[in-house]
Amino acid sequence: MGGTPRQPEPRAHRRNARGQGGLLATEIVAGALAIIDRTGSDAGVTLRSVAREVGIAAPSIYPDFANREAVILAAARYVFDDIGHAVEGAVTGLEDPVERLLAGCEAYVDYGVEHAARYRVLFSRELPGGPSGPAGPTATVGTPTVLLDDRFPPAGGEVFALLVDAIERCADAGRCRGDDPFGTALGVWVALHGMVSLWTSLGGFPWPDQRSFARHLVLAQVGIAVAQQ
Amino acid sequence: MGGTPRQPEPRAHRRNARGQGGLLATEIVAGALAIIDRTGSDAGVTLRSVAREVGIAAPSIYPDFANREAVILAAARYVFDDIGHAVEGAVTGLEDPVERLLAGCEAYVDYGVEHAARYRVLFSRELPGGPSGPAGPTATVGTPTVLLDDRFPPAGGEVFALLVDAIERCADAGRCRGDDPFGTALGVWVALHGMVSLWTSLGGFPWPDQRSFARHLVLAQVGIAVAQQ
DNA sequence: TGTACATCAGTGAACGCGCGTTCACTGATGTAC
DNA sequence: TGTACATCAGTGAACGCGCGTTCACTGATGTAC
Repeated sequence: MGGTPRQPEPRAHRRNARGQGGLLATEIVAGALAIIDRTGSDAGVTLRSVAREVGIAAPSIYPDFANREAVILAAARYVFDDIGHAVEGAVTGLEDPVERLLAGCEAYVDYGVEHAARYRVLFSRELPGGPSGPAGPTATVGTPTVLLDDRFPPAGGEVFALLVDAIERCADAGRCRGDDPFGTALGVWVALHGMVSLWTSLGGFPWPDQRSFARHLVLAQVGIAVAQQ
Repeated sequence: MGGTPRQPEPRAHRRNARGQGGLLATEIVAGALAIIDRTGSDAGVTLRSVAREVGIAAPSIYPDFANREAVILAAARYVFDDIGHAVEGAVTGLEDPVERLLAGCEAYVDYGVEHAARYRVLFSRELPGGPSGPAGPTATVGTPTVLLDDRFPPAGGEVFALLVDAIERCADAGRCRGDDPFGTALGVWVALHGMVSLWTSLGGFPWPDQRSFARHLVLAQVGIAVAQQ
């Protein structure tokens, strides 16, 4: 809320050691995320605002990122990974497959609601690919190699794979149908995503309890796969 | 500096008749929507770009709208109304309550997928209120009276009311449970919204058939209400 | 009837600002000889 | 060993641009007298 100081920021950034220049890419993404968190959207993420956040001069971004969009894409990529880690963390150690599925889904919703601005950025633009979408040369421009590798897993692919896996475990245990885990996972993902998106867009809405509503959505989507046929 | 300076756009706008100055508000909203449709987001909606689109001078926007955000909010309001009309049109004349429900939901999804950019704008920011959220003085600033009335129905309220009504009709006909039509409608809306949002964000995804997937989502959400209890 | 005036719808020029991007540059550090 | 040089990490000034916003203004049209 405190406005931008009119005088140029004192440089907060300490020069990275020789050979470690790429570390700046990580700090740039972190700066972009900080701005998104603070302002609630990516509208305020500019090369200059990110540079101020990190404590560097704006042109220093260019060796790592081709432009503003590349910075935001890298931030989105980071958030996808972050969600994946949150879901994996919530799921590890759980034996019962249905509990595992529900815990993972709750963690997904928790992340989205808690980091509403970050989450919204993920789906505010056309993303390259998708869980099974085409990767390839069009995927990214100027992505920092410190965060991304060359094959560029399509956006959200890992998280979705976790979901498919959880549903397959349920099917293997005879707890739900197993003929179309991909389709079932799609229904679950769509419902959970819709919940997070509406939840954080309509603040004044009389929402029910977050956890039980998320469980309801998941069970409904998995249930129809059981009931149908 | 011998180059020809950028010529101002020729004014395309014909002066409105005396007493009809408010008509410009409608044209301004239409201009904003045209930019959203053409560019795929509201990032390019500026007072100057809208003025160019309409064929007026930028300061002419001020009598009708306080600022850029007010223009975009009015556009969002228009889109909510537009969706409502599309759903109503798809539903009128249908007698069977389940067919009615499904037709309305399909129309909602159709609109969202077909007008992806407009739809995305609706949920890219915190919206005032919601179906039952608080209306009131904070609702809007500088909204054109030609489009909005004073009581400012909260965003999406009418569309959601249509959905609740359709579910109540199903319940009245004994086609689904009737103890919590609001909660059931919430599940359906969340799922459909998630579908539209992901559908249009992940272009490369191997999506199933749009119509049948939408039906699956609706039936799953209504079905769990039937199965549970 | 004419005419002066008020009102309305909208304009054009100007302002200061933050932006992306370019360019030549600095200063530290590793390395070849 | 010293030293010249290459490389690396990043800077600072400058550019042209579109932006929101303000201000005084224009010209058409309705209206009172």
